[in-house]
Amino acid sequence: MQRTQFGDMICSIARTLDVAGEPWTPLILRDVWVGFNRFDDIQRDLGISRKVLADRLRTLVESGMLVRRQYSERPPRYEYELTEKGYEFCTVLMTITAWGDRWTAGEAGPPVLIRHRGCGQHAHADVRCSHCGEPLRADEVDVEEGPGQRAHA
Amino acid sequence: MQRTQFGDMICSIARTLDVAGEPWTPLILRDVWVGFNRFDDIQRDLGISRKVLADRLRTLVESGMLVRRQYSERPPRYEYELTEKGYEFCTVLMTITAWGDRWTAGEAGPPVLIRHRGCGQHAHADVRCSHCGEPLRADEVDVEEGPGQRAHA
DNA sequence: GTAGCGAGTTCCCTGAAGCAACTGACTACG
DNA sequence: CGTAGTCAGTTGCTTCAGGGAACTCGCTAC
Repeated sequence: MQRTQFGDMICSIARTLDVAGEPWTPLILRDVWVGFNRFDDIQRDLGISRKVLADRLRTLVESGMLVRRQYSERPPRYEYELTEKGYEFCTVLMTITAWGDRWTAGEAGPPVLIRHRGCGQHAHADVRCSHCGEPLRADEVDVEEGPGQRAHA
Repeated sequence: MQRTQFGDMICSIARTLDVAGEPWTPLILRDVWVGFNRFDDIQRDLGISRKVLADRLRTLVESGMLVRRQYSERPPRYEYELTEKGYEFCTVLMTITAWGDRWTAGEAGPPVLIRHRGCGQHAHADVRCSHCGEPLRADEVDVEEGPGQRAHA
């Protein structure tokens, strides 16, 4: 994304943007998630420059979001898969999708639907308080200093 | 973020990135959320270039994430506040925070803690299936074509 | 009348993104 | 055998957005 490196900030949002916030990166992860695992597939789907795609895939592998797996020896061919870290990031993508469906989709409705295999129904991401289970609204929380902050003070 | 405009893609993630995915934008929204409402406060907190900050604030107001409110008439002074749309986006920021706390915070622990006023406890964002309430994992969902896709086909 | 603040704007410079063409290892077709 | 095609990138050129610092404008305080 950025000239300024966000990774050094004492902020989990900034540090997350450092590994997944560069331009195109969230869309690349989405593509790998939904089954575009190969270079040319992703390139064609997104219309991204090949140079930038090669760059992003490299840093995503370096930061442990993806693994590069050889699926053919002759000729050597590679594909990309989500790691556990990458899969968990996709829950963020699902909340982004839920927000986008609500605020940007308009009359036409959501471009994609998510079906939860657990219950078999169409669903969207619902963000809740990990303690009481009620919906978590940004205007109903207080932000306090945590241990990771003090360690640096 | 980007040369390429994501807003035209038929994808809620891309459309969300179009309004909130440019470099610095998520951090600016976080700042406004936690109480940095004024230009110089945000600029000092983030160390962002004043030009880019002015730019981002303008587009955030245009896209309805923030409102620019005059809090002094003489001299004219303004501050920024989240709209409903902007507040709801902060739930995305909370899931990003939860992911970053888990995968990037390391030994020191999370830089900030979130206290849910509803139950009074420290909490993090928990993403669940809107239908059955179970945790929503990216590897346990199927992605299907939605109405917004077909409308464009 | 000088200093200072808040909210920006203007300027120049560098570096990242876009685009197109090229490479290299191989397979398939006629 | 020669040509075309696939896949996974790399290279080179150009342009435009971000970084940084200085400047502006309206006003207040000393």
